[in-house]
Amino acid sequence: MSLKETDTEQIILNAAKEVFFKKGYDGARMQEIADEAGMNKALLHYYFRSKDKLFEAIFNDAFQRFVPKIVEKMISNISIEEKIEAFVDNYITVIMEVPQIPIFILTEINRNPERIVGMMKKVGMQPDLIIAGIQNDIDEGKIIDINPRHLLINILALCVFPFAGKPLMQIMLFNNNPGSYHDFLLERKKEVSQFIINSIKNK
Amino acid sequence: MSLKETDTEQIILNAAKEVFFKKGYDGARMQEIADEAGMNKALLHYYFRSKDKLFEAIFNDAFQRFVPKIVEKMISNISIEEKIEAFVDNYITVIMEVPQIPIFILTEINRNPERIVGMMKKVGMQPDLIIAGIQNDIDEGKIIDINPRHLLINILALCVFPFAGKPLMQIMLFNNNPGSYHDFLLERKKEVSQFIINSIKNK
DNA sequence: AAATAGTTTAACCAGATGGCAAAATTAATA
DNA sequence: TATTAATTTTGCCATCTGGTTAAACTATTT
Repeated sequence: MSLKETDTEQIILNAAKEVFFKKGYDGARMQEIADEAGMNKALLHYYFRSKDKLFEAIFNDAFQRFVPKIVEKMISNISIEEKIEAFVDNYITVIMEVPQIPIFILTEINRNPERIVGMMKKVGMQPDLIIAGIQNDIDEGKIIDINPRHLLINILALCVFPFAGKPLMQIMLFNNNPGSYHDFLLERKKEVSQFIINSIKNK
Repeated sequence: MSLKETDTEQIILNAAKEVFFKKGYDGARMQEIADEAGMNKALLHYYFRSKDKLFEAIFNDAFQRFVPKIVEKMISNISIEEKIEAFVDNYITVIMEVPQIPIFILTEINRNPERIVGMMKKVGMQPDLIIAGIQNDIDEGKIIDINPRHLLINILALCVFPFAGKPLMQIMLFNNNPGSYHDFLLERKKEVSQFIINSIKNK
């Protein structure tokens, strides 16, 4: 494999990511991806055979980033405060690097839910472990009695929603000022974990 | 206007809603909507001129349902507990009637953010009023000191996210069992308001 | 019943879209 | 350098898509 091959491949992937993120699968056009990549449309097919295959490559990568990567911390023996803080801070940080990912994943999973099943196995996500970890903290009296699934979804909701709803929130609450919204998202790292801890810690 | 006109129009709208909700604007096909409505494709154009116009009708209606309708309660003089409970319960109830709305709105707003500006005026949504109401409760010492925008987004996130992420959550946490997930969403009416109140009430 | 207006259908079109085959160009190998 | 392999471009096609037009059909009015 020559340098050029890897190079072209990467250029295509970057262009495809940009277009797929912005327009979604159905809205994306192979021609537009080719233009974005500065090359001929047929080259896309030469490297990736079809629109589907190219999309798959983008989706897989995005999905992996979307799945929280810090299960270990969630089931370790550190304090519940540290767990929450680590999870929220890490997750918001990761998403901020590619903030279009949440809405992209949510949209495409809605369009084709079957894909997830296979995807989950590949990524090796084990929500049961997190659930069990939470239950453990409850049993040990570290936090109040709460349905672990509700708590888990609450945490995810508070982290993810501001990104999924970004265009709406930015216009509604920040006069469409991107800078303000960016700062707001940074603030949330502390704000969200504080909000959660307040709610679940035993007094 | 004959009975038939209104009737056909409504049949088209229902069919269009179904298809647009499932596939989004780009994925939806006028032919598919016509099939769903059991009529000729040209009829859609006879009644709605274009795909855009038809979509607009669907989107406007969906957007109005997506915007919380209980601002009054949020700025009234009832206790903060009652406010939160009323808001959450009402909002989750409304969305459960048409649970596809959140992902649909989030997706389409991402595809075309400009639309919101005009839309907000039509619907008459005034987030500033809610913000001010929250600030008032803070000033009166009813709840802890918190950035009202964070609190507002937290509330929305906790209500909306489980619907936006439904396909993912249902598979990840409920073995793809729709009944279980439905019950789970019902539980959230109490769970979410409790979670919020726990977090913000002064001790 | 004749005329008019409203509704529905069938047939079609121009442009776009994903994809492909073969030629042209460049790189690698002998 | 000659030959083979890899990469890129050109040109094209079958299909689909939103949209239109004119004809057919139905209900209403006179």
